[in-house]
Amino acid sequence: MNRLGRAFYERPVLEVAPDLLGCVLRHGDSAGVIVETEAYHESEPACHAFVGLTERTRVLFGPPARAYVYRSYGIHALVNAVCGPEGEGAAVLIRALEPLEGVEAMRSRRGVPRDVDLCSGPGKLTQALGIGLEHNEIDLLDGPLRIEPRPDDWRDVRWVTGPRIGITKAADLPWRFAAVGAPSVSRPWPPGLAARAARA
DNA sequence: CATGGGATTGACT
DNA sequence: GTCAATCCCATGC
Repeated sequence: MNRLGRAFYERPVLEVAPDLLGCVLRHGDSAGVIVETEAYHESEPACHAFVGLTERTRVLFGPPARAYVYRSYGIHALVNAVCGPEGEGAAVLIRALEPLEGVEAMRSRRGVPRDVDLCSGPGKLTQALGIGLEHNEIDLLDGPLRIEPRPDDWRDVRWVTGPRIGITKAADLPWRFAAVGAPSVSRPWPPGLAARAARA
């Protein structure tokens, strides 16, 4: 089967983030199409790697294509794909999926019935797929947790950009990327984005 | 060693 | 719209 290679992730994070839209995040028998991402880079203060190399950020500065999973607000696990060459701290946060396979297992883990509520947020999708902190630093190329290339239906996905969600630092950077027309986007788009999406 | 702040979610007014 | 839950980790004393 066709797969993404290390080189795919070893590029600037602002190229990888939109290219991941339409790709499939899979854990075990559950999988979903990535429809929303955000880019983070050590050069801006919203990125965890901004503080430099620490025990927590070590994975961000490591080889590309590994998972960076961390706990947010003491409650949720959020999953990122490490990007850029080794030594550069950058990653793409996976913010939302369209459920694709193993939907019953997702419903069971999430405890909600509607498909649109299963993976429409970064904390929701990790719960739906059973992703936890134990997956931090594992390789995303062909392990149990992996990202696969775009299915045929998503080969030419359209996307829009906008400001990142839920951050207080560098909130002006338009480093959020969302697939046009995907129901499972985590938050409504700002008016400007919605207008661009309608025209797209 | 104590403290403060989150890349969020779900429940409630 | 507001707000609490809950814990890891970076920072500062």
